[in-house]
Amino acid sequence: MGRRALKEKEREEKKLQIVRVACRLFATRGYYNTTMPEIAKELGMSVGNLYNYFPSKEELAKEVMLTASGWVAERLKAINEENTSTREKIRKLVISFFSISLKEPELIDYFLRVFLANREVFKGGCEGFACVGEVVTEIMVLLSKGVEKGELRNQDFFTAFVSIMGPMGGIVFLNGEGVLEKPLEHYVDSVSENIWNALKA
Amino acid sequence: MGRRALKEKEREEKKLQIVRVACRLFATRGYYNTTMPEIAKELGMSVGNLYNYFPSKEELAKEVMLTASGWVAERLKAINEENTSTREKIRKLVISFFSISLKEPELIDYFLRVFLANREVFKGGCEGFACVGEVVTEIMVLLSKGVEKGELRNQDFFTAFVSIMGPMGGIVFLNGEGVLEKPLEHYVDSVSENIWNALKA
Amino acid sequence: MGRRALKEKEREEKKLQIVRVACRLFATRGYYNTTMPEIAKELGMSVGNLYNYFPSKEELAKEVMLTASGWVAERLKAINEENTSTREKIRKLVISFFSISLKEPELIDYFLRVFLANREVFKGGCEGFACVGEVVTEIMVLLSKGVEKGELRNQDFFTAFVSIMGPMGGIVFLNGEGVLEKPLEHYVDSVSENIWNALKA
Amino acid sequence: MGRRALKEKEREEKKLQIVRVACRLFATRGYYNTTMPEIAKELGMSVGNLYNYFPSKEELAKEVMLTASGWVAERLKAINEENTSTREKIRKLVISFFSISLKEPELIDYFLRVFLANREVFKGGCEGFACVGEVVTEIMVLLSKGVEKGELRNQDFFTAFVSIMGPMGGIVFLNGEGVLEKPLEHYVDSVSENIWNALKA
DNA sequence: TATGAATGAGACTTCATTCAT
DNA sequence: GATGAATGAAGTCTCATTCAT
Repeated sequence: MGRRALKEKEREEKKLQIVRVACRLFATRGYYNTTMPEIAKELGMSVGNLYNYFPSKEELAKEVMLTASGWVAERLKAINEENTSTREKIRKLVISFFSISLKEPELIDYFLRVFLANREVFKGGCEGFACVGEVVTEIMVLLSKGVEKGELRNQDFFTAFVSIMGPMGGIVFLNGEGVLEKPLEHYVDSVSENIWNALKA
Repeated sequence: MGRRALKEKEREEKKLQIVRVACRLFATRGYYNTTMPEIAKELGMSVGNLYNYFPSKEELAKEVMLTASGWVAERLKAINEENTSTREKIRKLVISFFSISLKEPELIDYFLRVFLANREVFKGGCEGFACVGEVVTEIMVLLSKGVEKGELRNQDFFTAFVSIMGPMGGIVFLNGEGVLEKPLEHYVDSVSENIWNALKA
Repeated sequence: MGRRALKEKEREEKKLQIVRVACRLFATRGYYNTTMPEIAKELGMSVGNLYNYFPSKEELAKEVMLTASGWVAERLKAINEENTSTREKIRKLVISFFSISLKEPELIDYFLRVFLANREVFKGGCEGFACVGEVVTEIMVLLSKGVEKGELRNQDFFTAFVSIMGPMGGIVFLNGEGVLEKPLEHYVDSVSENIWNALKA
Repeated sequence: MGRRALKEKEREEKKLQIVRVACRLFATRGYYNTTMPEIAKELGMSVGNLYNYFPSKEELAKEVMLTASGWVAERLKAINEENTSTREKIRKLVISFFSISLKEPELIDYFLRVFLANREVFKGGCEGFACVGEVVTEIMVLLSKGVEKGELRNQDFFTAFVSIMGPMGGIVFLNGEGVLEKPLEHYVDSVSENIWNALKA
């Protein structure tokens, strides 16, 4: 690897590091309650240097969404590639989603509390599915394979999509709010069964 | 009605007016992008006077959530009181929810974009279901009546709750984002069928 | 005068006060070396309040130019209204210009060091003669009356304009730079004679 | 030429290249709106290296003025050395000045918009005529030769100086502002005639 | 020489809230 | 109750300059 390529790689590494910290802070405190100096401080770098990597707070937030979406999509892809029934895949999807929400809550929270909420920030490059395309694609694959195998009804994609993400996201949100009576894991069976019932052929 | 009560009534009337405008602005521009002077200007009143009615921006936001929740709950209550099957009630619920989202989008958007998003604002009086209790209660009634009549499975409340609100909220959000291929009304059947399938006995 | 009109007047008074201070500071230290907090401090008011009167530093600079141009134009107008020869008027013009430059140097310096120099600031509303129109108009009157009376050659306005303002502005600038060997007043005769010779019939 | 001298020459070459680019950028965008990184980028070199040639932005600006003044002085010198009447020399001076302003506007603009405007930058080495001495000298020569030949009045140098530079600079400025009604060349005759009239014996 | 990441002080601007009238 | 000028802390972003490589 040439000197040039090495530097480029180091730069990407640093950007990733910034994205990770920003994701956590944004998700925890909210977009407008997280300041650039705070992010810089947490990273042990200066504000000025932070701006050498991302031209604005908004751009940083967009990059975070893009990257976080990729991380989540990876897990989903692994599930899609397994050789099991769609019913089982849905169960695994719920387990995986809950597990992310417990171990890396910033990924889900970033989506729920930053991306879904502060739409104005994501104008200009992140509208609609633009920055979460990878996750959407995996859900799409899950659904179309299920239909192909005759296990799922052939229905409108968007309806199916919200019938999966809605309940999962909802229960994770309620868990974050502390209103659930039992630990999140307890809801794996009931939520995945409801999703399955909603979609099955 | 005495002079005292009359004044009290006028005051309540004015507060309601403020809440309505604040709900719309908060829902449209987001909590942090709406300033108190803007709200005052939209109302044709001074900032100082605005503070005579609400002690802080946060308190205003909480009151908005409480009031908006009441408005939505009213519609749901009407549905609950109808004498039809649970399946039909679910359909009516979806229709009603979509209709609110189209005619008074600020009610739903306030929930999605302000309440769900800026949790820090609602600390101290609006945690969990505290400010949306009326809506939650109506969903509870819908579910328990359905179970009573043997039309719905007897399952965990929270799971059932997100199986209803998740898909409805999700599709409305996507509609707001402009990613749906067809008008919102088109999704009434598919969404309500999915919800019904998820919950039915 | 009604309460409303009174307040309006007070507000205009305050704006004028701000303009005066800003003119002096901008002219002395330069546009980019004068900060809004400095202006506010000099005025004994808060930055925030300063922004209640002018929406941005640029707008403030434009308003200063407009106002300062008016002040200078007033003096020129008085000269134009006198009943003397054009030669004498030119002499008075030079005297008046020098006198302003000595007693209220910020007026001339603002023009020389802020307006002529930082063109980017005055884009959007102050291009060309837009903010100094009053001064230009008075020069125009001086010239056309002189031509009418047969005392001045009938020549291109722009050429005549720079033949007046160029030497006057130049000598005042050099005086500010401290390179002149004698006090400014000493140059009244020579400068006005040169201008007269340049323009006379 | 020894290795040492060669290196020295290369270094001077590079400095000149930097000065040219800096002159253009400063003149176009203004001193405070041109950043050192921008200059470096335009030159295809790194900021760090730029600082190997000039110790600070201010020093660079001063060197630019010195160099640009030399370039302009060269043209004037050629005129001074011609064997024509002073009247003709003044005409040639105007033509030359206008021509520079059209073909290399950065030279004149640098003077008008950077040097005249941002006096604080040129403190410490460039006060008064210190960095434009060469141009001043040529004007001086033009004037004293004219007096010697009996073609010009023997008058105060500073007055004569501004009677030449003022109108020329003024019309070029107006041209840059886009307020002139005709192309710059059109003003050669009228401006040089006015200057001549102002100075002639 | 050459690179460009890193620094950090400081600029402009915003806005929830107060308070004299 | 009603007004809106006033406050000042805090936020985003810039940029001349340095320094390890």
